[in-house]
Amino acid sequence: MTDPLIQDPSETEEAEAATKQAVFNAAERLFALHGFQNVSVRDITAEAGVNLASVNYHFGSKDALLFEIFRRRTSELNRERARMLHEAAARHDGKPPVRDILEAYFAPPLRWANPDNDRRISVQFIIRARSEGTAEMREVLRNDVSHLERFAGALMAARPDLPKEDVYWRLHFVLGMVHNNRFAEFDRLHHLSGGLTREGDVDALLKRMLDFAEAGFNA
Amino acid sequence: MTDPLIQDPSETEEAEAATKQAVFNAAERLFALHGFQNVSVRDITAEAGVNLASVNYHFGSKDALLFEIFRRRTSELNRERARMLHEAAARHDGKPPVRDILEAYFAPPLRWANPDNDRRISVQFIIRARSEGTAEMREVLRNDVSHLERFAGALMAARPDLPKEDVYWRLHFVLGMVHNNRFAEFDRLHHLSGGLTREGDVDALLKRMLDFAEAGFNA
DNA sequence: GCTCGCGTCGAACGGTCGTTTGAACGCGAA
DNA sequence: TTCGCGTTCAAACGACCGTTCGACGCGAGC
Repeated sequence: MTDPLIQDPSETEEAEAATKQAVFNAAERLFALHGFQNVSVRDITAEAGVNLASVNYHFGSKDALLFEIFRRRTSELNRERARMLHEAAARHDGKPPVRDILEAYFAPPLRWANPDNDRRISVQFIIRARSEGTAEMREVLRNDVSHLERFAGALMAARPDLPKEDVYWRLHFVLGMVHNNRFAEFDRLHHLSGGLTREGDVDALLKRMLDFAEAGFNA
Repeated sequence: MTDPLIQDPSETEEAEAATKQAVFNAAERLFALHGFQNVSVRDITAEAGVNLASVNYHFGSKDALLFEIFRRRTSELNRERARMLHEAAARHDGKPPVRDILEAYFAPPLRWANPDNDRRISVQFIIRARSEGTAEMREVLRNDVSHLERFAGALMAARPDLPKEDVYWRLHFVLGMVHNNRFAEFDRLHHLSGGLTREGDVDALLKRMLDFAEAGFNA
């Protein structure tokens, strides 16, 4: 913001104290790996190599820290989805086909989850937040449907013949496919198939998901 | 087991102490409603109207109580699924079509979740266990894939032309549709659609899910 | 040079947790 | 009636939790 040499990719916020960043990163990592309730403030500060009181000093409370990570990551993810949807619309005169809409929703979290992507841990965090998050976080998830409305609207434009009710239900099923992409489920699938399924290739997985979802949506 | 007049529908176990049953029911209810970590032993025993020490006396520990509920409910659910799959096979000379196989997997938890079904709370418990459960429970989920193998095998028989790899992946997507059927997601969908979607009619929801899943699987 | 404010530090506080203890209780069998 | 055993009870234990406190270091500004 002041010094253009600082290539801080974080939000629009000013450069933060190194301690605050260390706490943020350590907390996101530990929460993603072990769950919210299983990680104590002492665990976080130990991992970050900072003093115990840092969490409360910089974030107010453990819950507030959690919420800030959650808010930032979901914001980033939804912005990327919106950008892809916008690009798909630009490619198709404002009316992208179903498959392109679904891809805009599927692709960002899949690419983030790539093993060589440092955002992999963020995806795991968001997934955990969906089920283990505090009441405040679930409230946000429940009420902030604006980004979903964009996708629902695009789907209705792509299939104006389909009753809106059907669009919503099928969108719900599509969301389920995405939310189920936890690492534990991949492990289970890998175990079930005797090693036949490999999740390494993100593009191949994306194609599989799109094939399934597109056919399901157009059933 | 001894007296045929006892119509105890529980497992194969003998009639248990009323206290143990009360603890079991209260724990399942509270865990399903508020999550595992957010419910204390004191909450459970207070809800059940029994002494604090009852949990440790009858179940050994809080985790063991959790695990016993989990084990019993998943066992019941998978047994019902297996029964439906078996009936579908009997109806089709041992080779049921894709739709009937999927129905055997979808229908039991949906019927349990019916508002007038007292097993509704059990479904909620199982769903929570999938994401919030202890390492031991997740280990069971990961390793006990025998019931999934039945469904994978049936699907391969129904679509012998499909590479096994594809069958596993599409089964994975199908599972995602089921696991996403939490009440919070229904609320969100209801909110998003402006009240257009109503989950009251289980049979209608089952038909919607089958339409989507069948088309996706046969993509 | 002094002060002020920000960040960090060790230490502690109050509370809740799961679990354990040992005594009391209920009740059928000897 | 007494014994034995399974169950229930009130009470406490030790551990861990999130949070707060007061002191301290230190660079910037008057």
